[in-house]
Amino acid sequence: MNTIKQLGYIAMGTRLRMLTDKFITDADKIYNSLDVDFEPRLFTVFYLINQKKSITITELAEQLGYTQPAVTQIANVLISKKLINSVKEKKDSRKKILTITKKGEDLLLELIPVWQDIENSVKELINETGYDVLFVLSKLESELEKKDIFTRVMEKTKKRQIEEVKIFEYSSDSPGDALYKKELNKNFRDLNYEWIKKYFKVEKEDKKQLENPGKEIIEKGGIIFFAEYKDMIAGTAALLKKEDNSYELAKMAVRDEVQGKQIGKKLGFAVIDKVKQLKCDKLYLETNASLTPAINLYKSIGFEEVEMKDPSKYERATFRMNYNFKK
Amino acid sequence: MNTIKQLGYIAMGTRLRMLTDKFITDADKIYNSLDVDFEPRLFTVFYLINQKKSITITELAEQLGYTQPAVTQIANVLISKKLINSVKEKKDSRKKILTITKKGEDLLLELIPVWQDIENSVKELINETGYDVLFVLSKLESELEKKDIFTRVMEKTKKRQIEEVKIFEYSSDSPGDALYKKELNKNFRDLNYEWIKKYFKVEKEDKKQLENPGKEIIEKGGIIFFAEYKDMIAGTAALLKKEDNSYELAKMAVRDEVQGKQIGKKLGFAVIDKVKQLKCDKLYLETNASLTPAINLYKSIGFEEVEMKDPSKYERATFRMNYNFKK
DNA sequence: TATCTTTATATAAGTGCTTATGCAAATTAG
DNA sequence: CTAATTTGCATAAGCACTTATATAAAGATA
Repeated sequence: MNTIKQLGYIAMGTRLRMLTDKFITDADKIYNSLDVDFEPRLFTVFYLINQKKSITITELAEQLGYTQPAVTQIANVLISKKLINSVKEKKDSRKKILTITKKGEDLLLELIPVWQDIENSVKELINETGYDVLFVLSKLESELEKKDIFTRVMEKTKKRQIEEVKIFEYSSDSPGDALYKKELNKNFRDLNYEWIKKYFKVEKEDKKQLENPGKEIIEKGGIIFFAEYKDMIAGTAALLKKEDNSYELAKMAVRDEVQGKQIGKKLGFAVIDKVKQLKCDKLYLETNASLTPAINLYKSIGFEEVEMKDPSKYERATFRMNYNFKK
Repeated sequence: MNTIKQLGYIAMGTRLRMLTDKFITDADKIYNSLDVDFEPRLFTVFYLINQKKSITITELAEQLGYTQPAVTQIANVLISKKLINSVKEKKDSRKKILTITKKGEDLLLELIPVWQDIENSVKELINETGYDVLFVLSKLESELEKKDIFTRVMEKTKKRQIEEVKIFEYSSDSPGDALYKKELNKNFRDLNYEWIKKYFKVEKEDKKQLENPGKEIIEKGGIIFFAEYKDMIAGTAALLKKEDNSYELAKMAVRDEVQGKQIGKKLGFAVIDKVKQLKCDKLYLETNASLTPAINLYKSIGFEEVEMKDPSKYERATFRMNYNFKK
C-alpha cells in the first residue's frame, strides 16, 4: 500500500482515485447506516434540481460537468425512486423538465441534516490537515485548465526526441571505411527514391545524383547530411555547390516512421549553419507548390518564396525559395 | 461546471473524481499518441513486477492497496499482451509467480522515458500551484486513516439525534387534559407490551401497572418518563417509589424503529437525575440476565450488578443492579 | 417548403475498479 | 491422520461513470 506513495508524482492518478473511492464509499455507508434510501452519485443532480426548482437534463449536465448520458441515467434512478418528476416542455417537446416531488421533498428534510454533517466532517478533516485543501484543488484544476498533463508530456517528449536526433555530415574529408560509405550512399538513395516515387516520378537528374552521390555531390564541393535516430538513419539532405558560388538545399527526405520528430527541421538548420560557416550568403531550394507541409517547414526555418526565373533542371520543381540571411 | 466548486466540502468526492479522471484519460491519450501499446491501469502492477523482478498476485494486491481480483484482472491483461509470464510456485502451487518477459523488457525501454516525462510534467504542474500537493495528499490520507468520514459523520449525527430527543416527566402534578394523559398511558402500555411479549410473557404485575399507571405508579409517588423524538413518543421508563423509600427503575422500553439513537441512555440519565433531585440514594432495577444489551446500557450509566437476595415480583427478573451514587 | 443541420434525450457497450462467491491447495486442530 | 479452517487465485456481477451512436424534434437554409 505504501508503494503507491513511493511512486510519487507518477502515480498521482491512482492515488487520487483511491482517495476518491474513500469519500464515495463512506458516503454510501452513511446513507445505509442511517437507513436513508439514497446514493452518493444521486447527490449533485438531486441537489441542483432542488436548488433550481426546475431544470432540464442538458442544463444539469452543463452545470455539473457531467456528460448528458450520465445525467439521464441518474435522473432515471431518481424518477424510479419517485423523488423527481419529469415533464416535457410545452414549447420544445425534446426538453425534459425535472422537478422535485412531494416524496423528494420529504426525503430532502431527512437528507439536509445528513449533508450538513458530511460537510462539517469534511471541513473538520481538512482543518486537521492544516491546509486549505479546497484552494489547493482549485489551483490544481486551474493550472490543468491552462495546460493539461497531455500537452505537458507531449512537449517534453518532443523535446527529448529532438535531442535524440543526431545530425552528421558526409563530405570529401569524412572518415569511415568504404563499407560504411557505401551504406550511407544506400540510405541517401533509398530515402529519396521513396518520397520521389510517392509523389512524382524519378527524373534523370535525380538518378544521376542518387546513384553516384560521391561524384555528383561530394566531389563537386557539396555535403550530404544525415539524421541519426536510435542507431538508424532517419533522414537526409544534400547541400549542392553551384557554379555561381551559391548553394542549393536539395534531396531532403525523412523516413515515414519517424515523422513528427522535427527531423526535417533539424536537418534544415544544420544545412543553414553550414552555409553560414562557409561564409556564403546564397542558399536556395526548389520544390513543388503542392508540397504544403514541406513548404511550411522551409518557411519555419527562414526560407522565403521568390519568383521562379529560370526553368529548373527538374520537371516537378515549380516553387523556389531563398534563405533570408538578414533576419 | 462551476456548481461543483460552489458545493464546497460536500462535493469533495465528485470533485476528486473529476480530477482523477483527467489524470487517467490524459495518461491514456499519451500512450495512444506515442503509439505505445499500454494502458494507465496497467502501470502500477507492471511497474512493481519489474521492480521486484518476481512477485505473486496477493503480494501485489497488498503492496498496491488493490483488491486481489483487480490484480488478477490486470495481470491477465499483461499476460495476454505477453508482457509478463506467470508460473506456479513449486512449493505452493496456489501461488502464481509473475515475471517480466523479453517483450515486456523491450516495452519498458520505451515506457521508462515516457514515465519520466509524465513524472516531470506532474511535478511541473504541482510547482505551478505553489503547494506541496503530494504532502497535502499524504496529510489527507493520514487524517482519514486516523478517523474516516463515516466515523466523523456518525459521531455528529448521533449527537444531533440525541439532542433531538426530549425527555419529559408524567407525574401527579403534570399538566395536560384527560385525552392527552390517556394517549400517554396508551404509549406507556403499548411500548412495554411490545418488548415484554417479544422476549417473555406478560405477567400479572405487568398488567396491573400497564393497564392503570395512574393508580399503580403515579398515585404511589412514582414518575413516568417519556422520550419524544420527531413529534413521536419514542421511549418510556418508570420510576417506582417503594415502601422502604428506595426507587426502582422499571418498564423501560424504546421503540424498535428508533434504536441506536441513545434514547434508553437518555431516559436512564433522566431517571437518575430525578432520584438525586429527590434526595434519595437508593435506586435499583431488576432485569433478566439474558438481556445483554440492556444490562450493558445500565452499566454504562452507572448501575452495578448485585446479588439477587429476595425473589422478585417478576418471574423473568433474575438480575439485579443498584445505582452507584458514589462514583 | 423540402431538406439539411443542430439540439435534446435515450440506449448500448465499454472501463476500471469493487464486492461476493467459488474452488482447490495448504495449514491447523482435534 | 482425517476434518475443519485458512489462503491464493478465478470468476461473476455490479457500480458510476464514460464514449459512441440512435432517434426525434426544432431551427436554418435554399
